[in-house]
Amino acid sequence: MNPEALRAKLLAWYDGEARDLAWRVGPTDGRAGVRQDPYRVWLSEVMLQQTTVPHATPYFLKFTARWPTVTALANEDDGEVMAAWAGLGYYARARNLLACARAVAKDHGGIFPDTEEGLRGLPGLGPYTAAAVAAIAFDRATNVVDGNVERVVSRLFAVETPLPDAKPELKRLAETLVRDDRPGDWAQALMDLGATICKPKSPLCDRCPVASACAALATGAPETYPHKTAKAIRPHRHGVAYVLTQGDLVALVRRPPKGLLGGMLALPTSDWRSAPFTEAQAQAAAPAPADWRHVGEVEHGFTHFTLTLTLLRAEGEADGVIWSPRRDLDGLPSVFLKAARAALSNLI
DNA sequence: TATTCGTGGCA
DNA sequence: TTGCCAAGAAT
Repeated sequence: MNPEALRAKLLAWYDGEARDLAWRVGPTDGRAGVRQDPYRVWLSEVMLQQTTVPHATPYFLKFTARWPTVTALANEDDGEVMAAWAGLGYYARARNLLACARAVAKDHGGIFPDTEEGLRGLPGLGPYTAAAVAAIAFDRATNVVDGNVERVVSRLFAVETPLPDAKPELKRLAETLVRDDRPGDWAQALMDLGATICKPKSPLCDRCPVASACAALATGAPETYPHKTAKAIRPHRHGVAYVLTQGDLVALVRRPPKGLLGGMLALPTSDWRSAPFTEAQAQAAAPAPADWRHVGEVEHGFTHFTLTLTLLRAEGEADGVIWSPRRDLDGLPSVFLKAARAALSNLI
């Protein structure tokens, strides 16, 4: 199948089967003058980085209701935005989100740059997001390559090189399918196909509009594409989290601005290391002298390690902490929300 | 170039 | 239960 026929089939499929997403106007980009709001496109794309649609959707609705424009977001306090992002993960995205909003407000008069190159210069907009916003919001014929596109293209062309080595090759192949016609729809059609039909595990090839053009399907084992190199095992780390209360108030700290969970509110913790903590070590690392009681453990999986947090609880005073009511704990990253709930529950 | 950076759902 | 995985970017 030639590229033009493939494009026609996939775009026709998208016209009828496009997903109804909170941030999506519809399969009308670049046609009939319908243009999506760059702010909403940008916000959704950042939230969707390594994040599923069901997880991102309520956050997108919350953010757009509270901050309808990029200027409104730019004028908000850091802590409010970080708390609103809590639970969505990859918190550098939230820091870059604010930095980007403020750059747009200050350096661009509140208007997003309308080219891939211009967008690429903003914080948090890498190769994928800059290309996606340029295509979807500004009708630019960019090469939008995410994990979906890599999978779809690797199957269409039966690319044998394993990821991540195959990335440059996949990007070149994707480029051969980009045209000036409906670039935003094309990008989203590829991603929708990857998300709903050309899925990682059990692709629904019998429903695929371009199955007849798929070299991987012709091999008889389309699900084995893209090939991948073996992953390293995830190490295990141990730490102690301290739940210090004064009645309804819980002692929190603001984590350093960079690194893991950077800039987020958190429970005070020990350092996290490979060796478990002895009772004495856990007591010694406490943020304040108190009658610390061992109240349990919680497990939490991060991207590149798993963590066992020993939970110590006490009632008492401490310096340099942020006293926060229990009802505000939803502004914490999930690992600390999980730990605080476990320590404060009556089930332990 | 290789690592670092979350979370929740699912097979 | 465990590993895999989702619209990647920054360093």
